[in-house]
Amino acid sequence: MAQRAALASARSDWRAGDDVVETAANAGLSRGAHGMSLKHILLGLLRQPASGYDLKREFDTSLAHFWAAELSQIYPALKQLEAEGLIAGKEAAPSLGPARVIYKRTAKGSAALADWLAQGPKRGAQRHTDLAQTFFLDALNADEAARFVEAMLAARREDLHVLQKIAAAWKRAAGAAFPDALPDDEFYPYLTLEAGLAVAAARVAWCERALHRIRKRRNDTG
Amino acid sequence: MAQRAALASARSDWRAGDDVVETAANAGLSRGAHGMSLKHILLGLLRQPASGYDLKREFDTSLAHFWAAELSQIYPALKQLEAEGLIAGKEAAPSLGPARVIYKRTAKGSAALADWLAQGPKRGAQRHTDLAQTFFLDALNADEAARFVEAMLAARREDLHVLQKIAAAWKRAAGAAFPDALPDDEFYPYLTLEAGLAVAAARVAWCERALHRIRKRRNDTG
DNA sequence: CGGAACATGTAAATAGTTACATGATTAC
DNA sequence: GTAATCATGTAACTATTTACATGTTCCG
Repeated sequence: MAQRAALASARSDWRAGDDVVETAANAGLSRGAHGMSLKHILLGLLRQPASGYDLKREFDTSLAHFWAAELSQIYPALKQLEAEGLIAGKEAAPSLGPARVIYKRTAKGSAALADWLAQGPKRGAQRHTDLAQTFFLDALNADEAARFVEAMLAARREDLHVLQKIAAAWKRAAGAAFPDALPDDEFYPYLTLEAGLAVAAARVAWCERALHRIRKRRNDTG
Repeated sequence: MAQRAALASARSDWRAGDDVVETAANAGLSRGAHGMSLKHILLGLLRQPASGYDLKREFDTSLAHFWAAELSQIYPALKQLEAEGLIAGKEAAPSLGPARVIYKRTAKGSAALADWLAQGPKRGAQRHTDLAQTFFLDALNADEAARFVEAMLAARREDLHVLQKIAAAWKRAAGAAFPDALPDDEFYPYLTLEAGLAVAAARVAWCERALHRIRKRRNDTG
């Protein structure tokens, strides 16, 4: 509705003011138990000024093990956050290259982020398609089922290797008292990487055990 | 569009014939890499005749650790599967109680299920809201962050306990050579429960480690 | 010049959740 | 009687993906 109008408006300075710090109780973006997560994540990421494109890169690298987002979802979400006064965008002077809109979090946005965290941990919806398929593997014969689990094992090993490489690079870059000496804004992201590592390793181990069971079964029966 | 018409039609016998077995290559429900999962899961569940309500109960018990679905999503999906000839519905004579529609899988539906499995394991979209929140915990002070992780640990322990109880009950019911002697249609579902158990345990252990790190940090700094 | 990466978006479709509407039966 | 459970659905909204549209700049 007002989107085209917003597009047409001048973007010469940090817009969407209202830098009023609110109490944690009702700082923007409510909706308690569900939804709204993407917008809160963008809010969190915008502690450093960034464009939609920059943020997409962050999703694909740092956040990939627990959340995914497409550009077509990110851009409208940024517009909405701006309309709500939680972030402010500024057209970057493109020395070379296409125009970029750089957003940063407002004080109101920081309050909304703190409010989200103060609500305690929220459960995310799990959609483990591969486990759903495993559930129905009796529809295949034993050989096909074993091949399915082999492919799943290979995929989970690949997941684990990717995370291990990221963790190794991080460790190399940080050196000595890693990760305990990291600054807060790197320490907590690193914790989530460890979570990804722990889960990925558990899933690899499970695939291996499942494969043994299936092979044993095949030998016992056939 | 044709939904109301379908509702109005007589439901006196197994409808939606077309019990033609197709080759695995193009058996109903295509759409390779993404989407369509819920319909395939319903197809898998319908190896035994069941109503939408029955299926919802299965999601909430057996499948809860890897997939969730609401009744408002299940009912339309069943209608679509029926329209595609992959399942067939029959009005159950309600001896006592409200009318129930019992669906069962057709041969075409079985082929579509086998086709889905033959495509190999698919990646499911992960939405770990709690890890996203953890990523931004530097927005809170050390005490608040520690309390957040304590709450997360409690929630993950609860997840683990729920799964452990289900596994224990299953083991009691099956007895001796558990789980290897289970029939296929229980063995593979049990494998997914083991996956849930492995991941839940890994997440509990990670929360504990994270909490130690945060406390150590608080002592070192404060 | 051509293709990859940069950069921002819209449109259309699919997937999923929450709220609403209805009515029977069972357990307290 | 009244609350919970059984049972089926619709409507509205929110969330997410895929496809499309456009133009630049960097590298070889």
